[in-house]
Amino acid sequence: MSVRRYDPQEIEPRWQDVWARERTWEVSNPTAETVTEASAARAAGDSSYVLEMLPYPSGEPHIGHLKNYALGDAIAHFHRRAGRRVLHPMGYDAFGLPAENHAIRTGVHPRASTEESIASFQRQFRRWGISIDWSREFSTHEPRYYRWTQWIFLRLLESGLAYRKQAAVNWCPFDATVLANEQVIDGRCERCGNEVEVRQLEQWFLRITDYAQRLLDDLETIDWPDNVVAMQRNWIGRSAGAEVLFRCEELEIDYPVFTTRPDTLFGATFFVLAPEHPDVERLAAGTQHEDQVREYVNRSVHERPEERGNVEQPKTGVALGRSVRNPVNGELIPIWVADYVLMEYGTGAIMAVPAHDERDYAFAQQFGLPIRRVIADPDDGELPYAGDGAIVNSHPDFDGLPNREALERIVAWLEKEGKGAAAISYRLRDWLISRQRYWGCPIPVVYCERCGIVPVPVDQLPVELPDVAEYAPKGRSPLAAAEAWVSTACPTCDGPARRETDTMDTFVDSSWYFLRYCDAGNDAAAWDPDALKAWMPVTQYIGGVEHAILHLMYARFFCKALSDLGELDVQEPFARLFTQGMILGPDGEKMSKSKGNVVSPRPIIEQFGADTARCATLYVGPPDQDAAWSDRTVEGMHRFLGRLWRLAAEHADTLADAGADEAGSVPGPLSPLSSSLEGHDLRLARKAHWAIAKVTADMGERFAFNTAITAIIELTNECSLLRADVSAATLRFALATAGSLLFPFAPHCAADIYEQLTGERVWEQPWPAADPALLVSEEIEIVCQVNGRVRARVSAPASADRATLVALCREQPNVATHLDGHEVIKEVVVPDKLVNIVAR
RNA sequence: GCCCGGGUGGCGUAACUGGCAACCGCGGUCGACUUAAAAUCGGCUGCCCGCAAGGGCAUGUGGGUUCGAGUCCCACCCCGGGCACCA
Repeated sequence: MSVRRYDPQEIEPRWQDVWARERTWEVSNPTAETVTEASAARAAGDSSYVLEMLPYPSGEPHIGHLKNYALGDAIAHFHRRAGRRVLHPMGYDAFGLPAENHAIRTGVHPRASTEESIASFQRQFRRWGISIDWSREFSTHEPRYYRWTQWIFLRLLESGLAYRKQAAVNWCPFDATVLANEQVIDGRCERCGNEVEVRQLEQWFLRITDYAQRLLDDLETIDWPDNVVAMQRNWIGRSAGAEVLFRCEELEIDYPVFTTRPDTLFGATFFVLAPEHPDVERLAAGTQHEDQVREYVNRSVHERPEERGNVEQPKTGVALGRSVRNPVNGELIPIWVADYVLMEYGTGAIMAVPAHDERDYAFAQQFGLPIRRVIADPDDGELPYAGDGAIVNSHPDFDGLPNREALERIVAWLEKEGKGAAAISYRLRDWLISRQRYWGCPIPVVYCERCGIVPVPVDQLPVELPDVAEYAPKGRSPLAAAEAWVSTACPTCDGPARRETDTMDTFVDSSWYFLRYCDAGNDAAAWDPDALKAWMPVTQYIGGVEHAILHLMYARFFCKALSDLGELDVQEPFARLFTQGMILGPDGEKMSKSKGNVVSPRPIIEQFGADTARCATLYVGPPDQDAAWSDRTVEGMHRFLGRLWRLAAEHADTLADAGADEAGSVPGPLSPLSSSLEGHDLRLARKAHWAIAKVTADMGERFAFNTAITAIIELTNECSLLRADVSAATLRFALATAGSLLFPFAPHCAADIYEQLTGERVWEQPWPAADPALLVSEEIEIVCQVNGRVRARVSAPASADRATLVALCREQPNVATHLDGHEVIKEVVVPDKLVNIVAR
């Protein structure tokens, strides 16, 4: 019998062929007759939808993809082995800037380069052995898909959730397109890092702000990491307060302001408008401040957003020469224009209460404006004071009241007088989806001279993206140059019309792809509602925390909006979310080409195999934490898989030889272990059952794949140690158990091991169950402490009583030594764990 | 400034509701096999004192609670992430 070698390059393709040939991971949708059954199964948790975030195909998948899909695949396999039907699909987020920028440089059509990347991703995913239902695969750039992206847009347009408006928008001069708020990080373009400018443009928006409260409330209903929930809360930024009207009598206009502190209304000593406020010019007209105001507004509107947003800078502003009347006390207070007031938030105007607001205080100091305290500080601290306290200097009706109580009464009074009302304000803005770029989903509307904005009728979808010769954007989409495409007939009046040339933000494409997987082959509709009933919501979603706000907020919004439109019945797309940590370069830094620390999975797989690479990404540390990559980890994993595989192969050979001698066949399936085991057999069987319990808990309750793998290694080590001292049946059971537990992480290696030992296919076996009787042993090591310090260890029978344990402990020579000459005050006994003798 | 994470050997990490700090892996080292190397297998490996038995010190820092704290409480330091003139 020759010693066999663990050869992943032979093993892995062999099993991949089996899975591909037999379409092992494909699942069917319910038929009309079984749909009720399917949604019942869904509700009972008998089916499961495991999904990793849609990859953007660019070049080759990197190590972060490997970790993402290794994680998701382990979960998918675990769910399947637990007896569930599992939907685990794959697709590609194919529209986007990198392919287009590549086209600008090289002239290669983005479709060509993208499809090449997709082919490379497909090859890699197959080579990794990820258990994907390939029958549902699609890419968002295919007309067959984006036809339905356009259909969703039209549904939103119809219902008023998509609209066009002129607004100050973020413009990235490098990418030559506008960006959503979410895509601007510290005043810079999320993609290219260039500073964005503010431009006044007419653009398409989606009314996500209508859903602010529901997006906030429903965070309670989903099982997501705390930090992601916190980030979404933060982003939505709900504030409760009141809207209060301040009247400018000279112009007879009421200006509403939003405030969270109507209890401080009596302390308002001036009033501030944002420089962009539409009435600034009108208000200043004819006053002596007119020129000064115009100059200030001009300056701040053109100031870089980064500069303007700098809190450290001294505040700037100019008086307008007009005043408004404070509705609660009739005082006239001056109007100022200052850039610390933002047009985008609230009403673009504020009442300033310098005594109780840090920013107003700084401004009042800067310009010598009056400061009036209206809330008493219980600690007599300095102004500004933002805390609670009793009302002072306000009005006899309110003075002396706790401010929170006064707040409610003041709001009630405002409502009664028609001068204000309770109000909620959100930081969230509407989602700007127009992009002046080529490689995206065309927005399906035309502009008709006679009819205005006309949606393209659904039966004319898709509006296909035409080919163009020149990709470089020039402030408008390159599509504008495709004259033959742009020029069209109005669907309503048949007169001359021009197509919208902006394309959609690619986040629109990825806001509904998880719905399409449920019914990917449907060409009559985006989905059949029955198909969604069978699978949605996604049971477990897995991806990077970088999408905490963007993608995850948009997808939630889509589900709510489409539910309201009656297209589906899912309020939350992702019931459970897991955000994986990043894999950092060997230097502990974020991987980047410029740092030269990028690790590619391909050479690792070529050298060690996919199983090793997958396990290595899971073993480096807790999967939700960042971890530095190390070649050593890979080698260690490879050694482990090789060791287990060889142990199994050698043992299988032994069994085969024995079988040939005796019965001429290999042994049948595993028989349950009898309770008559003893000695090393018992010890090894216990270890196997311990490992089953450990791996099951680590996978089901938390995603501790690192400790799950540790448990399998321990079991393997025990097999190796005891292999000569146990019966063939026990060893076979232990090795097969190791293989069975390993399957979600290293499916090829595990399938091979299991087949050699049992002749069975491991993925067709139920997940093993630990025998509780084998999880407890009758002899337990008890720790003997004196004053909390370990002085000895002693073996004791399980469930021994207190007196026995104390006596046993005091017998220990080293315990006795430490007790000598001391008075015992107390004996603490933790059954089956320790005895602590407290002495003085 | 506010909100999340995190800080444990030479390194990555482990430790369930307070109960043996360091499982597992890496690295190191000694040994076996080999002409030799690789691969593989086995021993040792937190630091200090000690020939040993054993003892002391150790989970970012300082306090506290407790028979007992990596774990709980208070104050602080450092690192990473998010938000930030949001009224």
